Amino acid sequence: MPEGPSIIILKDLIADLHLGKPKVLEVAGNVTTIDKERLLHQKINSFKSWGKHFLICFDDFTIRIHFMLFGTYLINETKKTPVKLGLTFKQDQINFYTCKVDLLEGDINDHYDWRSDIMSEHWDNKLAVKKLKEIPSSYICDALLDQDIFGGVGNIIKNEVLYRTKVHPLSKIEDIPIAKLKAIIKEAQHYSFDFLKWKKENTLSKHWEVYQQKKCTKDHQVTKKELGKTKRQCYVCTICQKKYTPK
DNA sequence: ACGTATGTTATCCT
DNA sequence: TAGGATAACATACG
Repeated sequence: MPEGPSIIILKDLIADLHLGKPKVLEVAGNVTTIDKERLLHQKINSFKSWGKHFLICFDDFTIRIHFMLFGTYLINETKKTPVKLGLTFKQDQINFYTCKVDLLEGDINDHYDWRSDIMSEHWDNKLAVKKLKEIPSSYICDALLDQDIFGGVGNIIKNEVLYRTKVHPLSKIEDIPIAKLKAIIKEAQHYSFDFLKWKKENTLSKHWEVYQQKKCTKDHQVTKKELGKTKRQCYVCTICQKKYTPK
């Protein structure tokens, strides 16, 4: 569920319901982080997303859903797991499970910079370059997971982007040529949209070139190891992927 | 059947 | 005190 493109899929599914600006007729769920009364009988203006966050925008506040690692949702269905937050409209119902729910006060635009959402039409390559230059000693594998820079990028995207741009995860930003850095940023956005397309087709895993692979596309051995400050799984072809080091 | 994992954060420890 | 390690969440997949 988690990475940015998966949130777009949810947003698209809700758009397909043609809800317009629906009024919340019932609020269910065992959520403890928000006051459910706040939503009852209120009108939803829009459903948005930022990175891995799904946003339900009301007049004066926004409900933020984060699915973390295990979160799921069902539209016009329920399951046995206790629902965390369930919203019922005139015709339809959306149920969220195992997720983190928060309420953001005021205008949603005051909470988010849409330029750093990898799936946004406002995504800004130059801003990403600027932010990367501010953390020169970070490893690129950590930087790609930094939600303040690459909102929506997760571990799959990270691994595939580094393989496709032929960069070793333990290259430090200051050692990567600027042209290569820009290529990584561009590919992060490009691969995220491929991810979206393939996920919709149910063929995402077929297109993995390094993530959870034993051999890369050139039939080289792929190693799997927790690398960087974030200690997330990195799948690396040490033949195809270059580790940039100080001159 | 079991081990692993698309994520983040609070808390405990050094 | 800054940082790192750990646990927690609950489910699907191979």
